[in-house]
Amino acid sequence: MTAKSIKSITSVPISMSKTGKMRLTASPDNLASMMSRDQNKLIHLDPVPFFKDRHEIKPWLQKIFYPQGIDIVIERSDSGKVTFKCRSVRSNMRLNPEFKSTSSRSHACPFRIRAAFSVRLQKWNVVVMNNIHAHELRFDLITKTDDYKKFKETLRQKRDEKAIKTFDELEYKASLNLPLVTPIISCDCGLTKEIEASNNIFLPISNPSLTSKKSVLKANKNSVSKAKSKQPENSKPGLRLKTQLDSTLDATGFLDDIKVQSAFVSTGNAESLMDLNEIDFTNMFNNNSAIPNSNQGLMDFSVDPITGPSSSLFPSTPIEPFSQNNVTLAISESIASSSPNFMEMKAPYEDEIMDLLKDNKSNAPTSDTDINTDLGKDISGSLGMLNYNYEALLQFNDNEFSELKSIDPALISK
Amino acid sequence: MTAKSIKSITSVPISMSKTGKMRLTASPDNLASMMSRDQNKLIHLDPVPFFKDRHEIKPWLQKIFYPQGIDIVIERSDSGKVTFKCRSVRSNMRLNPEFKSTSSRSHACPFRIRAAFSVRLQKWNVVVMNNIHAHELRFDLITKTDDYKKFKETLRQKRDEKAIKTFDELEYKASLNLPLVTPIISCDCGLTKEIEASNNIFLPISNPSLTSKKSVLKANKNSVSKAKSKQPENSKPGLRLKTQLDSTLDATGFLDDIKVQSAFVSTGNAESLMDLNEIDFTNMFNNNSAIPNSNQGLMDFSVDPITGPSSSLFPSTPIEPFSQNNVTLAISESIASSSPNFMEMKAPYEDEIMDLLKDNKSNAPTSDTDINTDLGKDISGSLGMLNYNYEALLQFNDNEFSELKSIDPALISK
DNA sequence: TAATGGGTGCACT
DNA sequence: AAGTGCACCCATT
Ligand SMILES: [Zn+2]
Ligand SMILES: [Zn+2]
Repeated sequence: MTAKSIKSITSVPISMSKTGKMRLTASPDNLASMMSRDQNKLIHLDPVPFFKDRHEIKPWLQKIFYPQGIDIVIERSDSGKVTFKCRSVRSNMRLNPEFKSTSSRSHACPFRIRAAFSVRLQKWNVVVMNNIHAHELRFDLITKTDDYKKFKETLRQKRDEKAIKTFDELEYKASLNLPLVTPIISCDCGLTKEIEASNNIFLPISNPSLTSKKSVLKANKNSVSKAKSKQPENSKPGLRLKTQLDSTLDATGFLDDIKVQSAFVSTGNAESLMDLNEIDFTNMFNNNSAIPNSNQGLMDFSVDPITGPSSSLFPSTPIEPFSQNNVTLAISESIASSSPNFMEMKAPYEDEIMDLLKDNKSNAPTSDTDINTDLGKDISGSLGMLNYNYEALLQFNDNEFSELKSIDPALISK
Repeated sequence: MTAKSIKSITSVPISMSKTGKMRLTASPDNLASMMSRDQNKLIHLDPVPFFKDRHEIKPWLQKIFYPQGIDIVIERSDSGKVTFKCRSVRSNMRLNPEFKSTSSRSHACPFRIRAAFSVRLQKWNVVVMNNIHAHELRFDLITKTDDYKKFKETLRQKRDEKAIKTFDELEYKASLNLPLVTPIISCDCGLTKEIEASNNIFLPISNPSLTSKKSVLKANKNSVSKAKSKQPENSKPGLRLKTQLDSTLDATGFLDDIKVQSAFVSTGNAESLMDLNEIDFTNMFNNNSAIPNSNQGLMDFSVDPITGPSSSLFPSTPIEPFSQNNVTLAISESIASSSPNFMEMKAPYEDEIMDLLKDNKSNAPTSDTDINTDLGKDISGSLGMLNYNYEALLQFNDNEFSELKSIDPALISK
């Protein structure tokens, strides 16, 4: 069983190496194929609490993704599956006659979160797909939405004091126009201990204390999230993917540098404090000195603008409202070779990225939240699945966490 | 008041003549503009019963449009407006890789029905827009849907015996593979008496007896619905609009002849009789000899394949599943000139027609079911609104009709 | 709720 | 012809 799971993982670099060379000679056709493959990296959210029904999933995810400036909505749901995506921005861009072609139901952002209930495991699997965005991530704008206010109200009803304090702090920063640095999800994926422990159900290495006082959202600005590069000499040159759309867009929208997406507060008027009147800010910054790097090196929540061979600062006030984002994707290599790549991806504008993803869907591996379901297919080998230890961004309620630990280990190991 | 309404109507030919010449010299740009203008003819359904709430509208419309092979669903609704469209066909065409570009939420068929509540008139106005279809009209397939079965069950619960009998008859024909000729809505629009009577609220000229025994769905196959052509010598040559898409489609999908859309039964197996077990077919065809031409000449429900200068029969078994449809549109001219045109339109394939309509949305008149709300804008002048007396296709329940007549005439004439 | 992908009705905003 | 959030579906394997 363990060997089989390792085999499925080790098939990743094989497929990568088989097709990597061909795709590096990017024709317009396999260019799209490359983007599709490389953006389909799946990131498992691992400690998932027990949900009595699917409607408990969205608030739980909001606790994780709101601080990153990601406002999720349900794209599709049924009793056994919920797919989330970014809320469609109601921008005045749509009123621009030049953008009439991007008509209704434009699939602007490819970011997806898929939650699927596994009957066999009796748990919900949550996977982040297409971890890239075609828009800015603005927590300050999120705080003005009704959904966020309802979310906050729900936190108060649940007496989730830690989450309330965390979000109050974020709102406070936003209201003061302080730069809110919320790193994109990215992870170092050794895929070692976890896989053997749980057979593709990636258990966390770290067991954060339930009474931890550290502020989970304070990130060290002076270090970067890096994947372990055990064999850097084997690294291929960084892939720079551009589409034909580039020429039609403002060239300033593209940068050649690795950049971690940040959210900047734009409005600092009194309205931003509207819902904070009843909040006690007395001890707002008393407990935020600890840096959450105690997760045993699995992941660093930090930002470093200087990462790639050529670097520059992203303009803080981009002219293009939907300026392109560069994100760093850590590609999971096999356990055997252990040579992760750093992919420098460029997000094409708006629908283009969706079209590219869709055009190559037949070639791209299908996402699978339970990758060992069909052992003969070896599907997981081409998934490039990443294990994202998100716990530094989220503090569970105590009851949620105890429910999580109550899952029968026999079910997990089966 | 009467003068003002007439003025708004007479502005139609003015705009037609002003732009008609330019558009006849069709460049690819104004070609789309022409299609948009000419397909935006609005058809008022006039005697509209009183609806306690919006959910009563759809069953009422289904009684009208099911027999025509049109399966409507709600596209959008709120308390004051309901927009209907054709049900999206769940065709395997979408699985064809060549049609992947027509992705999700493709607005295949432009046909729309808009119901909007007029606060001033305290009634629901119902308007048919884009009276053209990008698909076949198949009553036999409709009878197999759950929605139709629910519709029939609702009729039984309402004891609407006339409608039950009518639909039983249609189902019976379909089950026997009999050709089911259901004419597309089209109408002769004199726009004379009605307008003066009700100021853009087109009252019916005919007052069909509530106890009429004639079968409303029996159409004379040997005569055609013709718009009065008082000045045929002024007629422009028939416009034949084609898009660039033509070359990529099967040429057999296009015909050069005016054709009234018909629905043909394809399956005549026992399953088609599934819901007819408890139906008494004893007098099925006893009352269908009368031709419903007693509506004082306002409209003929009849089909004539020979209408245009060059005519041929539409193939009963088209090879292309979504073969193009030619429909005859009677364009409303002014009262003064009274020179209606016959437009021979070609329906482009699938989304193409939608794109053409959309591209010219800014030039096209906006739909407004209460066209006199803003008298200064003279919107109705460019609507080319048609008055469709649909009563030959529908028998009201007695209570519905009495409710209709209970509307305060003062409100109507205001 | 086999797992997993997607279509689309339709009412909320 | 509001755009879209959400859920009831269906399809394939
Ligand atoms: Zn996004
Ligand atoms: Zn249609």
